[in-house]
Amino acid sequence: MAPPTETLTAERILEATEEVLRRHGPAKATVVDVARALGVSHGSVYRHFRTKAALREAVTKRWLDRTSEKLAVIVAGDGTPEDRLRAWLAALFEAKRHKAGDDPELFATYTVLTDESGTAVGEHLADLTSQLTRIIQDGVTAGAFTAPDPAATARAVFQATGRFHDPGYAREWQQPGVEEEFTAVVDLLLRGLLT
Amino acid sequence: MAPPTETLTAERILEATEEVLRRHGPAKATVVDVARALGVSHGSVYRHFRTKAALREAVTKRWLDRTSEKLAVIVAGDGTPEDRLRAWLAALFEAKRHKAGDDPELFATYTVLTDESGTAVGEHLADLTSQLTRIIQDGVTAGAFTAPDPAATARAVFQATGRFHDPGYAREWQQPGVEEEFTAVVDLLLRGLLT
DNA sequence: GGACTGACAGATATTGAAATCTGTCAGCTG
DNA sequence: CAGCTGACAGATTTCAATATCTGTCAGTCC
Repeated sequence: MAPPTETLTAERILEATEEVLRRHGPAKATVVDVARALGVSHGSVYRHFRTKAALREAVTKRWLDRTSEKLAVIVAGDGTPEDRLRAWLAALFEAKRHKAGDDPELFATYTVLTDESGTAVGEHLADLTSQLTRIIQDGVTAGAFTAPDPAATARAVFQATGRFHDPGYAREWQQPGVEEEFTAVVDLLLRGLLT
Repeated sequence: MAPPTETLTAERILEATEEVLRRHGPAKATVVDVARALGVSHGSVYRHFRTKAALREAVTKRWLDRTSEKLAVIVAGDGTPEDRLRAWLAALFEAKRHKAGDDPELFATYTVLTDESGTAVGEHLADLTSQLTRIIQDGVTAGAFTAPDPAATARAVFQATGRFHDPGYAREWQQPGVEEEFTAVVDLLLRGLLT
């Protein structure tokens, strides 16, 4: 299928794995399938990834990092802390909701992957709350927010909005009225945050 | 096993079903098992419940209603709205956490039941948010809370605290630091609610 | 000699036949 | 005759055999 003459890199294997996962789903995607898609033997794949689990986790990490990077742009933006906080939460919700609604099967695939991923998800969540902490810290410094412990507050905000980013709730993101519910929660949290 | 001479009532069937579920788990609990525990034929069970699903849902409803009733006592209590809101949320969290930690298998069983239950869970959630609405409405009337739409605010509070009552998060309720996280979220929400 | 292959052992998944379960109902029983 | 039984058909689950996959490694090929 793919040009078998290029050198085999971790990157090419990850791309092929994404494609195989997209086609076959998480239950039926095998290392043999990935190798076949690349025109190599499956032994070669094991030269770059110690186990199938490690390969899947690397794919997961790439996928999660793409979201982190988009959100980092908002953190570094130049609006007021309130604006950036609202924009950040809305962007996170919108990104997830779009993925879940646009291609439910692929989203389900990645939900399975994140569930089995040991550390990748934990690191991703730590990364996101650290971004949130930055925004809240900025707000405190500017005198717009009250938060004795910005990191703890960031965790609280992240957890309180869980219903709008946790994949477990994906089914409800398509129902009418979610927008309003999201706004209600964010408004309530911001009222608690603003001085 | 059970006295086969008493008259067969829906209530006795529900008790036997709970016991069978506790013993065998949700996957292996059959209507035949329930009938055997009662010393009757399985046809008799179908005289009181149209289907196995209806029987399971009735058991689920009973279980959920027990929680609702405990919380209703707090709603009707005589503390300040803030105290009652804090107590209500803490009681909900504590009840769930206790059940999940005390007998994880039974909790897993009921998690499966609630997942398959069509309307019982929806009604339970509606009941809980209606209790919350009552407390918040009281707070608004007393001038302690600001909430243009108490019902919408109740939903927001309920959803924002989902991590501390949604069974999907049960695993994390046992980890150290959850208490603090719960307090952080509730404090933030109350700051947003108080005038 | 560094990258790759392919045969292999043990682990995991698939399959289809046999067993069990659900829901019905004609008939028994007290 | 109201409540219960147990045999039954179709649906679902179990189980064991069969097939496939994972991870290794001695050997091949530039």
